[in-house]
Amino acid sequence: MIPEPTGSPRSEAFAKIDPKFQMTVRDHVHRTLRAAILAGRFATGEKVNERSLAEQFGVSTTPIKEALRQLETEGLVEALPRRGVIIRFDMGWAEEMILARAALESMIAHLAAKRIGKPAGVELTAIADLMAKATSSADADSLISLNEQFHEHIHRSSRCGYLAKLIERQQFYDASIRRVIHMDPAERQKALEEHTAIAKAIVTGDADLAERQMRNHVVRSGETYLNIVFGNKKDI
Amino acid sequence: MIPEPTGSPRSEAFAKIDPKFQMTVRDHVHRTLRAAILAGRFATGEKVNERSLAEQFGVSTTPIKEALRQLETEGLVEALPRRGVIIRFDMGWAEEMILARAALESMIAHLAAKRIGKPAGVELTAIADLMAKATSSADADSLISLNEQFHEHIHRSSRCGYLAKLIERQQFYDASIRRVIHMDPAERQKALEEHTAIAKAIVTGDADLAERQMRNHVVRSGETYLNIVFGNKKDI
DNA sequence: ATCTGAAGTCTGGTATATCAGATCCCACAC
DNA sequence: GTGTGGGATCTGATATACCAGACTTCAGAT
Repeated sequence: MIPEPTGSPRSEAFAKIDPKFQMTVRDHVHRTLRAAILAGRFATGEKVNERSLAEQFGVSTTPIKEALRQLETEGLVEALPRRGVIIRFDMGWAEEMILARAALESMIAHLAAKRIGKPAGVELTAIADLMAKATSSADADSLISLNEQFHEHIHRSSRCGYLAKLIERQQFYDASIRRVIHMDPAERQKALEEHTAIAKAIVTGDADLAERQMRNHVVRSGETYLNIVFGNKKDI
Repeated sequence: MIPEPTGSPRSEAFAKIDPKFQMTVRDHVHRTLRAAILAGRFATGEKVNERSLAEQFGVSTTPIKEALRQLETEGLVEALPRRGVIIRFDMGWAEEMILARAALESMIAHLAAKRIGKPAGVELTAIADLMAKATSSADADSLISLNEQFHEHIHRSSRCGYLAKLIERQQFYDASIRRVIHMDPAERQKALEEHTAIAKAIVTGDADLAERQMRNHVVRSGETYLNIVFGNKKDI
């Protein structure tokens, strides 16, 4: 699992830490605020005060400002010059994030179907098989992890770094919500069928089919999440 | 064109300035750097130095940092904590930006076809008609402006604020490149046909058709841009 | 009572200072 | 020659200071 430098005799070598994993204050603030916004802990339109945030986090305003700039670019807050920043997230916004993710994931699935190699295809099928097992044994934790691996693997197979990054930013639910989803056996089964079909389409190189199925999967499961997070309603 | 407050007797009233139009140093830096990166004035992987940028712009590092944070979230630079930021833009990245835009614009076209009202549909048709006129008279400036209005109008008709914002960030060519494109009569004609077909599909409410046509339009015209900006090559 | 505008306050934008991780260089040991 | 490590230096991360635009309040004028 952990990559190991070659030729380190006698003693175990330690894996190099990815610089990206180092935590800075601004990243912490960014992640924390992002999670809070997506969890609905702010009302849309609500003003946030830089100094007050700085005080709450116990830091200066500099990293706060940087985090807010990131959230602004993500579209979760709006900055009015010299006036302040206001939260921009509600059910409509969440719906659109799902649509964006559907559009992008389906595009990436299309490319993955065209570009995936033989060994990666075997791996993807293997992940789908593990999902089948975890589904029948109702292993929610494994399902959450496998789900992540599944989409991850498709992203890698598509060889699209930019698109993969973009998709990450369209995620608004976390592991705890996923766990709730996987409680429902019908939902588990439905998701399994979709994942299996997507894997098959990608591995057999049917790009258009993979694209359609991925889109439907993301939209459908997204609606399930929406209902849980915001109560119910329907449109799209 | 300019909205006018009601009931201002005797003298012309001035439209309120949208606070978003106010320029701050960080916005200026952000836009300038973004344009420079997208114009290929940095090599991908190149390191940029905050102090040096601050000096070049004649400002302090604070707005520079904020602008870099925005670019980071846009995916145009990568920040390695405590090490600096490096440029991340090359032809592959540009291709993916086009694909992202294609995915998102087609999604928004789909929604616009479902949600557009009668009057907005008439307007869209009118824009398409103006495009036909501008095409036959080879009026490049009008075409550029109309093209903008066309997509703008579709965005509004879809009633998707988030998606529209997201799409804006996938734009990597500017008016000057567009002008080059519109020099070519064949390209002009092709674009007109596509725009006309998209408008028709949206106005008649054929969401799936609108989606397909928009996607093809964005990918095809994107490839034209790519060839101009990066020389030629093909894949996708 | 309503409107106007001057003064005070709040708060974001920018500049500057300081701290600490990362990198580079070179002397010194093997 | 190779490599190890101490220290100088560079530079990003954070804290702090200061400025100016925006909002609030309220006295005075009409």
